[in-house]
Amino acid sequence: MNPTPRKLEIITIASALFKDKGFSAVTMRDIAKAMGIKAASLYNHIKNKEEILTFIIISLAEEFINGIDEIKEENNTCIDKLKKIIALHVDIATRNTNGMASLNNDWMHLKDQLDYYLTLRVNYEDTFRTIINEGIKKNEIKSINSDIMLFSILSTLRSLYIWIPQKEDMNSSLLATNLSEVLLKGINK
Amino acid sequence: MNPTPRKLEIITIASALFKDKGFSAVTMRDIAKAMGIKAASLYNHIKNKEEILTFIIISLAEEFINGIDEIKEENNTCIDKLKKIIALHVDIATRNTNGMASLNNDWMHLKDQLDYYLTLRVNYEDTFRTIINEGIKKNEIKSINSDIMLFSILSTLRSLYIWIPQKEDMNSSLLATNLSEVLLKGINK
DNA sequence: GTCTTAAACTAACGTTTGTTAGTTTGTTAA
DNA sequence: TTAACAAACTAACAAACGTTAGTTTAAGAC
Repeated sequence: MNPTPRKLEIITIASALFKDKGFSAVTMRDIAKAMGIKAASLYNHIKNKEEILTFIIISLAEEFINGIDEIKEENNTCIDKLKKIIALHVDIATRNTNGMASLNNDWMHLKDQLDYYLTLRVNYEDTFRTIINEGIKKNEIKSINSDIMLFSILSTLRSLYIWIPQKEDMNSSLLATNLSEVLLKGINK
Repeated sequence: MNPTPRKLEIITIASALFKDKGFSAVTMRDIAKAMGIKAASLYNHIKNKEEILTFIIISLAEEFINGIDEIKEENNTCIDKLKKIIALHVDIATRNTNGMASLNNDWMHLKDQLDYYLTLRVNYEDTFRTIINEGIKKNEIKSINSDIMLFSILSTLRSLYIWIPQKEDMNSSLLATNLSEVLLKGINK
């Protein structure tokens, strides 16, 4: 961890390739070519292919867990907490669109850190669900199956990385506002 | 197309493997082992690895385009059309959970039929967007950016394949009803 | 009993894969 | 001028890849 600048370049370029074709379909020679060097040279900077994926995924997962842990502690309504979670996703997905693809699609190719990743994910979802359940208890949120609400919101947020590049005109805070409106209040008039 | 029973077995088993590890990480030997035969024997039934993926994806994509084309022609409110689209996704995702993973994650590995797939997808999204826009015009749907509404609903529907296996207790029609409630009317009380 | 056919097999192919070892190059510090 | 170091290189590796060719096996039809 705490990568050198050159290592970070490799990770950044690899992220872009992983986004387009997935981790398994991208070869070390692909990454090297995109860097303008030979495949063997990559190993001056990284341990192996797995390390690249691990860095991309774990650092993002930790960003999310840190973000939601902060939000849950705030003295706020549950609806406002949800709005902050939405903004958190928009923010991270905007800053690291490519990495989000690996987080969503390539986590199963982790080895050493797979269990750690899964723990982070379970914790994240549990915290999210708890906030929804509190909202139901406090009568801020409808009393529907909270798993369905969690699923619905989280699916949308996890797909942001696909849509953000197509909507470059829309700035982050406007996107977060509009998304909150749709996700929390629905589309029906 | 119109596969023999044995070919369909291969496709079904391959779908399950593709769901877990993605198309690129699954080898012909993996598929063969899951079938209880040798890799070379697969070629008595299929042309190559690509044909398996193509069948999985194209048949699903055609199911979706046929479904939405029927819904759009019906004499119905736009909200009811959206409810039918939600039920369509729940139905297909329930019947072919594994295939949906490839449709979502492995379409970029298509070769011969990639352009055809992309056409189907664009057509599907266009029809979906048109229904939303009509709903706005007829004052059934809020006047928010229709792309955001499309994105939000479609992301959730496309992720159904992940959640359905975790919620085996919930039957399809109940899931569709609850999902319609959340997606159309929101969660805020 | 022979013929046909479906579906498996063994063996091998040429490529591509991730990775290692050892070497060269260019820059900076002493 | 030389020593040290980062970062590239060439060459090669064993393993795994998708796929082909030719062969065996078992069942049903004539």
